[in-house]
Amino acid sequence: MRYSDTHKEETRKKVVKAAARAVRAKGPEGVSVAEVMAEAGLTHGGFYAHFPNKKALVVSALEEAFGQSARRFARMTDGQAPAEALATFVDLYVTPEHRANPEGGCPVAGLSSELPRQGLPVREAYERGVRSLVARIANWLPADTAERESLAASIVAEMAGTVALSRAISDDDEAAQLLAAARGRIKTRMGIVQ
Amino acid sequence: MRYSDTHKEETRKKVVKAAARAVRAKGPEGVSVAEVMAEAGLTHGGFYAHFPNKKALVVSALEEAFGQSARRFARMTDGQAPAEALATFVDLYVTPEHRANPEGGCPVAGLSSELPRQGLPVREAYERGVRSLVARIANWLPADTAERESLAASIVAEMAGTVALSRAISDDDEAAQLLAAARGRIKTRMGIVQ
DNA sequence: TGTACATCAGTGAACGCGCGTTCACTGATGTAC
DNA sequence: TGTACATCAGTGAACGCGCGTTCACTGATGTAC
Repeated sequence: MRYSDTHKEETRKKVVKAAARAVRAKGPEGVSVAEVMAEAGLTHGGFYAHFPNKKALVVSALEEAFGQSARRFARMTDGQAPAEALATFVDLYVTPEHRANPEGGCPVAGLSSELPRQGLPVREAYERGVRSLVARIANWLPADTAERESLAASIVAEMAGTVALSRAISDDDEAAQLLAAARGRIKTRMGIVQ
Repeated sequence: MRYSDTHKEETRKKVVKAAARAVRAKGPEGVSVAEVMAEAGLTHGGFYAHFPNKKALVVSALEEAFGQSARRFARMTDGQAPAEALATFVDLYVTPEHRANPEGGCPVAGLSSELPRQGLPVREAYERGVRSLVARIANWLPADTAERESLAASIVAEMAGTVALSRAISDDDEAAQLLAAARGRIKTRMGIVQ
């Protein structure tokens, strides 16, 4: 073999990482195969040595994006008590930084309206990601919380909805205010003393 | 003139109404000019007698869609006291019907993630729509509510976020449960006794 | 050690297709005389 | 009243472009002898 054993797998990972950013930045329909390949330092023709079609790339990109978020939040909340972890999560998620950085952010905040219109495999990947995010939040809520799972879903909906809405507000200061107020409200709802 | 004075304006309205549905159903990038014109009973060539380009159609479609929602909710809450109107609004918005019917629903629930990526005129039309929706909710909140406007924005974010999230859940019953639980929580937050 | 061959990730031209947009034309009806 | 002309909303062929996908080819390197 003229390349190392891991060479192809490394290339694939590079492509998936580029796709994970591009899909969040432009949506599944706004990204082109050629653009993602160029971002990974390759030409478009080689794409089909790694993926059967563009859909498959979008599926992998979504898994990568949800995985990145999960790992990042796991790192940031490592060793924290549940209530503290929840507060950390909210303080990282509902922020001007997240608003300004969809390509590195949560797919729910960045793609929620268009993903339900995608083909089945893409929708399934998205649903898996949403469920794992909701489950993570649910695990941080006190065990005796009534309707723990549905409260977690409700919190995800509010956080993602708030970030998405803040992107509709063109004024940065106004958006920042909205996000700050929402952070306070969400933490109150979760029973976290400010 | 071989057509009535109002003929052209009526045609334009037909096109805009078709576009308002199509844009919500498929997103601004998912709709084609030819498709909207066909929906209005015309061929694509005539489009440019009514609009300078596709962007302008999307702007009009958004205004129409927000207008439809506003009129519909005004009708349903006509004569109700503020608290009652708020409850009516939530009970119409956070529902399986809204989840199943994006083409006739709220643009915030259906387009929130992709509209911030559109060109300036489209974003501006969207922002105007969002602001008028938030203002309507704010007016229904008690006058002495702290941060009335930002609470209203927060409520819109949660309602739209919840409907968007429910569209990611493929199981109808599970989605309906999530929506019902969210309705309860939102009304509680707004201070409406159940 | 040196040479011929095999491998295969990646290249880039080419394809068919759908899209937004343009434009010469149509044809129903009103107006001028 | 009848006929020639003007109007203009709408038609449909054609355009250039970008996209997803295909495929014959390249060229660096490992293997066989």
